[in-house]
Amino acid sequence: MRISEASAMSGLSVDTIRYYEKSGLVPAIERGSDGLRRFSPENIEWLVLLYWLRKTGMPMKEMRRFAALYREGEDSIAERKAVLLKHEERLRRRRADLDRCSEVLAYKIATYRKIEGEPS
Amino acid sequence: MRISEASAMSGLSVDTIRYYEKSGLVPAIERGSDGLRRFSPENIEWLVLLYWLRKTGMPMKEMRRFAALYREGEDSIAERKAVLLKHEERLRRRRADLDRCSEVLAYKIATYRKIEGEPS
DNA sequence: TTACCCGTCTGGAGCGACTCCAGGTCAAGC
DNA sequence: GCTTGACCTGGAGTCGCTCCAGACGGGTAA
Repeated sequence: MRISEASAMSGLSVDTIRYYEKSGLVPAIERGSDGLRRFSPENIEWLVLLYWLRKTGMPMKEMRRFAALYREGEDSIAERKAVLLKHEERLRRRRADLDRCSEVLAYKIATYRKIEGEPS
Repeated sequence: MRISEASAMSGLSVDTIRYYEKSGLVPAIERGSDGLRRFSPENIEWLVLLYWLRKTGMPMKEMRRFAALYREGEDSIAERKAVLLKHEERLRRRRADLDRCSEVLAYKIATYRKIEGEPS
């Protein structure tokens, strides 16, 4: 599978995939005899995971660490699990932020409605 | 109130507040005779709102537009409300992303637990 | 009174995470 | 054989901060 399809499947842009490879987040993709990248199903699965981690706020630095563990193989399973558990904690905090922001918005919007209801 | 206190109250860093002023997100803060910024309670309320909008993913460009409307006064209430309603929609999408990511993590973590349960 | 902090100021450099672009290669279709 | 389109690389540009150097001014302490 080539890079445009990998992009469509993972949600990452073509540029981002190349950038992630350069940055060591993706374990060097194989090349065909034409010099083009060929993505395996495991590559895709990995990209999808990166997509979600990144989209929900995991910093690149932590993703690089996670990628390094992945390259180490099964010995690093416990540490990888720890990274994901930590990210779950981050998701909880983000949900709390969204909820708090919703409250702030609800208050502001209510204020606006009041002003509209009683125009000066 | 001076900038460090404004920072403590709003959650924005001192640098970020100055940056927001430079970028036109904050309606030029008054200065004391010493040349230092003096923040009014309304300034603080505004910064708090910016803090939450930014923290939950509103782009600067949209915040600049929102700030411009704010400077126009009461005539822009309807448009400002529209901006906030649009942001509520963004919050919903972000919650959906967090939920989807939680699913992906749960699946991955379960896989890891299985591998740990049956070490090679 | 002089010395030294402290918090503030400005302008500008640096950074993380992309995003876009110029210029080049190659395979396939007309 | 020529164009088109997907891909390649290296590097510049962008957004949203963050940090830093160098200067100023007020308050305390020796």
